Amino acid sequence: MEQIARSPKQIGAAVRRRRRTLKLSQSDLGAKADLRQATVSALENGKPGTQLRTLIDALAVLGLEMAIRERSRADKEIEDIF
Amino acid sequence: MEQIARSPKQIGAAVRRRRRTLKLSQSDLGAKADLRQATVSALENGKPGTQLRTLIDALAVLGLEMAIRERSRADKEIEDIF
DNA sequence: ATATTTTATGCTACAAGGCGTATAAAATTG
DNA sequence: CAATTTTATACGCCTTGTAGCATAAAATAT
Repeated sequence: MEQIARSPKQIGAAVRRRRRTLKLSQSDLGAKADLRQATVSALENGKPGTQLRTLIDALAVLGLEMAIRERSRADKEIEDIF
Repeated sequence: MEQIARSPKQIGAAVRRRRRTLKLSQSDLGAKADLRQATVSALENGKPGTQLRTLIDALAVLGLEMAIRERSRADKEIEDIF
């Protein structure tokens, strides 16, 4: 499964989904990624101020990676809804 | 073209590459994304503290999107080098 | 080589992140 | 329902991001 993430909320959702698939609590993830449980919570809830470092560390622990690419044509024609 | 980005530096490189393809200066991008030229510079240079908001805003202006997915098998066997 | 454009860096000010710690609220389990 | 686990929030502290503004350094163009 691959999730397109164009907003902090979508990023957070992807992280949460994966964490749950792995049956980890926020504390578990935090321990492995060297982040507080509260920080994991903030990330998953889509706080826009979350730092790249935090995301990268969480992704690594979760066995996830990020890809950056052009938006697909169809996507370009529809404005993101915020 | 799709770039895997597992570190702030790789993220920054993807942003810079795309910006140059579009023949925009950091100031141009900054103006469109509502970011200072200095902030764009920091993002492209891989400052880990850069906020998700900053990345998201830049990607949107550049017509890029982020995808989050499992690391491919081959990738898992090789530790990232930092 | 010189002028112009672009990028990196510095200043101050303010806002916010993430830390430790702790607790309240919510969800899950028995 | 009660006990347990998980998640969201809060306080104080220190660090850091981003803002506006400005300039130095580097790269590109003439």
